[in-house]
Amino acid sequence: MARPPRYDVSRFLDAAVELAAAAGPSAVTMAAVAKAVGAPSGSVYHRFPGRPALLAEVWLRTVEGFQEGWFAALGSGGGDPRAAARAAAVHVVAWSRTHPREAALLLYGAADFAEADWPAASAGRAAAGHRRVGEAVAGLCAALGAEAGPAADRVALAVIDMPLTIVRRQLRRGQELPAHAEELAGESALLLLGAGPGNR
Amino acid sequence: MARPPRYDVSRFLDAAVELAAAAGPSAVTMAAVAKAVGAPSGSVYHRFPGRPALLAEVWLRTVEGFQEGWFAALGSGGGDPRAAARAAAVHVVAWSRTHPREAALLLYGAADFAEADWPAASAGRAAAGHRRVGEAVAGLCAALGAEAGPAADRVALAVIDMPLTIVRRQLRRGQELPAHAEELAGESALLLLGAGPGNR
DNA sequence: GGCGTTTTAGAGGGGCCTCTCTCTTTAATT
DNA sequence: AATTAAAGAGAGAGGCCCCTCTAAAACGCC
Repeated sequence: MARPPRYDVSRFLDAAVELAAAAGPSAVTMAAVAKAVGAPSGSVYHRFPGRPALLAEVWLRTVEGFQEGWFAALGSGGGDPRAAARAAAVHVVAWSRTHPREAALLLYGAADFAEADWPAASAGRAAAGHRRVGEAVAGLCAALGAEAGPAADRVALAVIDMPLTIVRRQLRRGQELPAHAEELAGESALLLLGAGPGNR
Repeated sequence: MARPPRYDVSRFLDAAVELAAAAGPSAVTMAAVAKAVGAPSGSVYHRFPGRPALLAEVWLRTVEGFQEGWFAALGSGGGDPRAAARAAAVHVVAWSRTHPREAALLLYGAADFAEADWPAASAGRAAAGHRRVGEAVAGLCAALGAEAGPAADRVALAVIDMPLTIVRRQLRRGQELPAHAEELAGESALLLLGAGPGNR
């Protein structure tokens, strides 16, 4: 019925990830992606209505791929919220180890991927993911017995931001992560959460 | 002997900081800086030989301004390395509170400011600053009695990266920092350093 | 085989940015 | 007052990028 696509959509996104990891989101230009894939620029515009849509897709695919495993890790504690938090923190590092280029993207923010110009559908996906993470953090927060106020900051810090910080320097430079990074992330998460149940 | 400058160099750098904080380093173009100051583009090139030199100066002035107070805080412990570490971590947050736009720059890396294209003098300044920080961390490390190997990572995490992470989200969005951010940074630093003297 | 649909293919306009170049202005020195 | 050096001022070339537009190619179906 129709000509089969010569280039898969994921090939464009993969190339975009590589460009962004190597030289930042601003290096992800329509021309650069097309060149990296070996396709004419028209083919890029056939799949993405514009640069903001491409950037949104790159960001969302990466973030959602990351969150998938992160939610699984958070639910793997067997009822113990401490164990779940530790698993989530460790997962951040482990995923970064196996997906170094995509993890390098997470070190930027959605704002660096032209979030303000995203199409509505992409903005909705981002909001949904953000909401899911917020709910998970709140749930963990409640399971730990802390009041939901200032402690939510600390919980998010322990299971997301802190592990990312541990791997930040290496990811930025494209270096291998140290062997004990997972352990450090898990241990630090427990430290941050364990300093007192009603911490402030 | 000569015509006095109408625009101070710092005005160009201030404008560049504002642009970078608002829309990322890629928004710092020669044309944008000139327009923000109200000067013709030629005046920008009178002061900076090119865009990489301008970006280098923006980055280095910001980083060195930050480090100045950070070194002071680190030396203020009165001999107690724990207190010094806490003061350094608190300083990161406090400085971010008083310099939100410049702190937003630190969340990026030198690589995002075209570090690869910097003139030699700028690269040297960056290396010197980096070395000073490394020595300070190593000294703190020794004072804490830990072996210099993997613990250096953890010390750097406690007194630099972790505090920056605490303020990251708010700085990115231009929001006010929460009132207890300094406390959280200091407390977290002590937690990270206090889990055991020969930690691994 | 002709047809319709999807995709490839790439040329080209318009815009922004970097950088160069020339000319003018300004003020201290002679 | 003439000179000189620094700086202002802005036009314009060249390049890259975003995006549009037209034409051709490849496949399944009637």
